[in-house]
Amino acid sequence: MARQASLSGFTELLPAERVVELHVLDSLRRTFELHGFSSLETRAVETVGSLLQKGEIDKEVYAVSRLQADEDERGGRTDPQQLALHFDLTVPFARYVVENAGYLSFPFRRYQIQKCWRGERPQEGRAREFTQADIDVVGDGELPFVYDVEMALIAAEALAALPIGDFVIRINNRKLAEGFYRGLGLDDPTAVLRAVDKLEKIGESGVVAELVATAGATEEQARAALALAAIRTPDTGFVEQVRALGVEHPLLEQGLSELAEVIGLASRRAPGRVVADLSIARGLDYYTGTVYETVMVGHESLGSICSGGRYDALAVKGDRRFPGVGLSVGVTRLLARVLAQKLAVATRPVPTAVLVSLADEDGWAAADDVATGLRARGIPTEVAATAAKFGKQIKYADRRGIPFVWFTSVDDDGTVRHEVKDIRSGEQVPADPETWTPPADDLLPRVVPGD
RNA sequence: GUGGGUAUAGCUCAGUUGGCAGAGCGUCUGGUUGUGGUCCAGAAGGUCGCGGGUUCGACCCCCGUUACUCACCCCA
Repeated sequence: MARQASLSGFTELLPAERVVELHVLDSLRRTFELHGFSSLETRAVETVGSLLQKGEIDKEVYAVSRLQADEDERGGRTDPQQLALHFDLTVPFARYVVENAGYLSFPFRRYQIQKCWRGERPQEGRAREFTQADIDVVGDGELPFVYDVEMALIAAEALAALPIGDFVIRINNRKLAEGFYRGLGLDDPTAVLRAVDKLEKIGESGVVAELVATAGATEEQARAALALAAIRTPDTGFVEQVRALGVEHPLLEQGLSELAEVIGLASRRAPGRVVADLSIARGLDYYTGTVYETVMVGHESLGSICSGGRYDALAVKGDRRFPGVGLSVGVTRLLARVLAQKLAVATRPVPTAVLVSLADEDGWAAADDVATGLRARGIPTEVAATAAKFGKQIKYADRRGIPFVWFTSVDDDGTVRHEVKDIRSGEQVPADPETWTPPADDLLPRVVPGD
């Protein structure tokens, strides 16, 4: 039998790892629902036409077609009706909002946790099939700016509940950056941002060279752009620092005041978690204001684990506009690091808390009665399949991390005696199947800090 | 898409100019006639990624191919 090779970028976890993943997903869901977000799921496929805005062919998108589809049904890569797997959740959500606008109440708050697919070369933290956990608030025509603040706070709260250690949400504002560049006389903010974004990788001189080459900047303009990107403050101190650079533009002023509001309010609620970082260039495509990016402290090379921002017109229906602000948590990415470095581990890979042992082959029904009594009180229990030697039954439990083994025996006078053994300590005590309960810590698998 | 590395037991890996396919860990059995973990003894487990070539003979050398992996690009 030929071994089925693993597929690069399509990760499959072991049971103990899945416990950690479920913990992350449950935790995110809890936080999102605490903040009043409705759950939503959209289909896995969209048409290429709705996925790719400008009709350009994106090689990262996986196309979907029936194996037996004939040539013309299969369409071409240029056919906008061709089906494809979504590569994020924002675009499908925008389509959903437009389609269901009549049934939704705005501002509409939703969270969405689903798989996404991109055909990129995989690396740690970058898979071809991955899970994103998105939250967005979408308005009809208008969306109050305070949601930009709320997003940062929800992100801080959601991430703080995950076993990922310390993190920092870096926030910038695209109006600020674009206004600054225009005030400098640079007319291609996108190219400038793209170059500045590489600062950590290629260094200052590299960025200057790229700005001169691709953004039509003079060396002086490039230096000024770098000076802006160097600004990083945990409070609203960045405003003075930007003003000190002496550039003026209406868009810059608007960006400064927006970012100051986000940072001011967010740093009060979540001190140390947010920072104004004017080098953040995330979201070039559709973000128009606030942009967020989040790194795990000590794991900066992993990249952002939670990104998003404000968009003014992602969804448009006739002359109705649906502006929004949202965030994506990269569940697969952060989980990759958590699992690889054992930042958190499961206490056991199976739900089972108790294995009811079997003394003889006729005893299964009676053992199952014990198990049923335990399960009725919420205690995950399984029954041994054979009356193997007790040593083997204990070993079975030990290998799976099942903490307790239940023994039932019948005395000469017919008295039935129940005992439960904690196989970690070896302690074995009399127990009543109707009332015995394991310690709270042992009831279900838990996720605890690793080494 | 571009460039490097790797591919041998379930896992981690050795394998001598080219001469019988190996170790540790894990698994199973027994020592141990009904309570595991230690210890001892034994066993099972292989298309040496795949295809071709050179050779008396290939895990080893050559060509091709596929997969995995790291980096670049880009992004969650």
